[in-house]
Amino acid sequence: MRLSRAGEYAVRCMLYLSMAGKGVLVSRKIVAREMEIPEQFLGKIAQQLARAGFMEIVQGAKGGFRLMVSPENLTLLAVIEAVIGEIFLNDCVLRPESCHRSPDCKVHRVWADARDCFRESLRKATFASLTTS
Amino acid sequence: MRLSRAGEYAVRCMLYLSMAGKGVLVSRKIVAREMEIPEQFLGKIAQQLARAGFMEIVQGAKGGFRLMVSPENLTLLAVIEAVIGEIFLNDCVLRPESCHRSPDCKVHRVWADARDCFRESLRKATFASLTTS
DNA sequence: ATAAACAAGATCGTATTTATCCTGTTTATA
DNA sequence: TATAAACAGGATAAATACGATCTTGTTTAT
Ligand code: SF4
Ligand code: SF4
Repeated sequence: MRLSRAGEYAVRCMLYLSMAGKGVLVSRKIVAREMEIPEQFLGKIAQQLARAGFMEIVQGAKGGFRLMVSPENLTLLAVIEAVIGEIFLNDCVLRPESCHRSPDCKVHRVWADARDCFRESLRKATFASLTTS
Repeated sequence: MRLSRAGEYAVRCMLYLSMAGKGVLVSRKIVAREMEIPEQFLGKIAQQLARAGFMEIVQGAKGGFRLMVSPENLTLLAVIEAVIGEIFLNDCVLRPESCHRSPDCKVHRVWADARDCFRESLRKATFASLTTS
């Protein structure tokens, strides 16, 4: 039960962009080198982050990435779920019909609570708080 | 980011044994059929649960599984970590040396907090509370 | 026109997960 | 004590997920 590499890379990428500042253009190559992320792989991850509206990708010579939101409004939860999907822990939490026991299963609720508590921890962490020393 | 099948099966198995009662012998075949777990796979999972001390496996004709602890003292966290290993979410939480940024990385602490909160939710759920209607 | 830089789909290798097979051992009981 | 029920445990296989890269194409500054 662990975060994927892609999730960790996404966080690092957004950390770099947050430190550079909102709206500042940084080339993919720089982000990849500084944050030690395989550049092509970063390309894939960036597309998801861009689709989620957190960054903009600028094509062409002198292209790169640009943070589109304020670090104060960007949470760890949002970034992570943008790349690894919604955190649900157990199938039955998201799709109760996946298990015929779900109507009277008490484990169900524990998963939901654990998931909520977990997600709340990640939601409280903004990139503004993560980049200030 | 989801629990594995094995983890879910382990929970179901212990749920059944808890309902049967501490010390009561139930055959593997019955548990597998009632809880809809592939019987051979359950065999593997049971070995881990037995190694953790939660159940005893009785060989021979009329053999089976037997709950060795009181459902009040058995938590969801213990059962799950017995089969899927300790929950740590991100490598650097368990092994800070896996990332040279860890000394001054603030994301680090968020992961640790989220993990603690998550594990605490699972620790609070005992099988006694899960099996009483 | 050229070269820098990103897009996007295909692909590949590896690790993990899930499940089963097979041979052997244990044990109740007939 | 022979037999069959029942679990052990190693090997193996299939499916899936993950991490990463390749290739071709498009965009854009100069
Ligand atoms: S048994 Fe309960 S926890 Fe497990 S999948 Fe079904 S509803 Fe969910
Ligand atoms: S950058 Fe921070 S959160 Fe990511 S692996 Fe390194 S120490 Fe952990």
